[in-house]
Amino acid sequence: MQGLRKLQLITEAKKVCPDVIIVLGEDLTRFRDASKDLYNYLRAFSWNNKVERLGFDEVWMDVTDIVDYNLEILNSHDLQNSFFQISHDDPTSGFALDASHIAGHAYPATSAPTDGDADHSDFTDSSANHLSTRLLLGSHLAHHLRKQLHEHKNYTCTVGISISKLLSKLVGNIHKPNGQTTLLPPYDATPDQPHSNVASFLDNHDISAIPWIGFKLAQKLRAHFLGRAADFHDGLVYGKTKERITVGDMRALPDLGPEMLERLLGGPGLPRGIGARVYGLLHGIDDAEVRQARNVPRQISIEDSYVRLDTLAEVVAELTTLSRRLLARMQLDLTESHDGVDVDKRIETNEDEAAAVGTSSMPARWMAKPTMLRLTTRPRMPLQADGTRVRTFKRISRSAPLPSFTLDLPTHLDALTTRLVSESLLPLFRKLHPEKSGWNLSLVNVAVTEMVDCAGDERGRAGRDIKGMFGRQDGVLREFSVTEGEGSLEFENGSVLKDWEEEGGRSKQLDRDRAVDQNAVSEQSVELPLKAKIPRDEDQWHADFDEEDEDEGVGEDTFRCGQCGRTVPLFARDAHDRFHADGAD
DNA sequence: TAAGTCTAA
DNA sequence: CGATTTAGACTTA
Repeated sequence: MQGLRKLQLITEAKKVCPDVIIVLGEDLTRFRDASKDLYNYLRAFSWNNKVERLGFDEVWMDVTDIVDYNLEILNSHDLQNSFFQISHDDPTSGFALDASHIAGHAYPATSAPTDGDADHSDFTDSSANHLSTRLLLGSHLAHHLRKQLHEHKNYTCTVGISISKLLSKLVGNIHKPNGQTTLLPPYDATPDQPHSNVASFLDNHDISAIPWIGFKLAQKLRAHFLGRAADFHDGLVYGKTKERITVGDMRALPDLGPEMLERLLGGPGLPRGIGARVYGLLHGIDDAEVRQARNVPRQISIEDSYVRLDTLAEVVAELTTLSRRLLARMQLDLTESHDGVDVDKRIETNEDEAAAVGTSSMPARWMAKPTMLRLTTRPRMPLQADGTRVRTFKRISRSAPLPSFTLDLPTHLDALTTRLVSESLLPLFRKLHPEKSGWNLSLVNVAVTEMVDCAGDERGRAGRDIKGMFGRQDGVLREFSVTEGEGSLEFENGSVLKDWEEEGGRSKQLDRDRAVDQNAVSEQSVELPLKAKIPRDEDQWHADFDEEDEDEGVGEDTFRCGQCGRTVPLFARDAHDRFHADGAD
């Protein structure tokens, strides 16, 4: 690694690495496919379908229901030989666990997490809502999922386990790229323990490390703390402050409160109640629900940026390219064949995209139809009198109903594209830029929005069995990362995209980056790392995998239940008996 | 409904 | 001189 960073200027990149190969444009298809595959794999483990994706490489899972169920069947008299039931209606499917110990790492760090000797006896207490035990169960579930992900998909990942999206995400940052961390209680301050683990964990974070406190909010908070405008790096590097203000700094302010923050942060375009929201975040409180998994996105957009785009011919050409890609994405992401298989699954099995899109023998139907079309541009400001240019990143947009011919699947994509450009996009463009010429665009985006679910689709598609729908596609990439909660299970990144993420102004270097052609890394060629297949080092992985690698699931020794006739592994016998005792089928 | 703001990876 | 690509939640008018 020679200091190449995400979003680096090409001139800078060439300075630090003269041999860098710049590839213009990018193709995120393989990232998108891998992301969807892993997401669907994880989704199949969920009972309540609360599985929320953030970007390509992070997932939250709310596993409260699974954990609560397993808390009930837990035998507190024989914690070492416990059984975790992973499937809601099959008491025999699951894994053995030692519930006298947490799985993986903890925050604050306890004695050696991997040697099995760490004493977590406090986890067996019978305090209020069994928080410790629930977190412990969450840690074992996370460990199981990570192991499954590795065995079946050949991905490693990082997980954080806590009670909210906020805390699971933050604590999941700790043991990258292949570890898990549970945020230990106490979560609340007590007279006995005035500093909860949540407070001590949060207080060292820079405020912009807190999810949902982005650049704008952070600058306002800093300005309030400093009593003056917060300085930041001018020019190209967007979103970098020069001031470090921590959560602890803010919390120490005597006047800090939800109302004060509402006045400080609120304003046009900002959500109401933002003051209370940020106040909560700074105190480790986050009530946001993990959202239910969706099978179609709410919007699809395609954009490209340009050095200069100022003739109508160029604009027409670019609109054509962009809208063709958009229509293809619509067909890919919003349709399924009549046998209920998504188009991308058909592509996988047909190996022929052209055959799968539009002309497949099994005709596709829409799961959801977009109803609006939006055209966005980013004009560059005209030259000032003094020859300088006002820098602006502002986008402007116009929208119109999406004509329904775009949803006609038998029609050839090129025909749809031509018609969409001439009948919808060019009119929108003229509305956006009434001048005959003189505009000069640095970006064009075409989007479809306002999806309407198609009848026959919403009938419980959320609950549809997606297990088994996903066959191959293993071993394409390496990484993902898992995060979990008591609570909320979060799967967090650690993926290739993230490897080059910049942190605190320097680039993070992970061991496996060495396997990648160092000259081939630039922000314009994010797909390159994918091509460098990282050899999987099983031993190292297990060493990293912070604990015993006993066989899980159904072992050799089983017994047949007299009551239900099911075959159950011996270690699960106690749990199974309790299953019946609890009045299950 | 339309256009814009902010946040995220 | 340069300037990412998408997606989602939410606001005001």
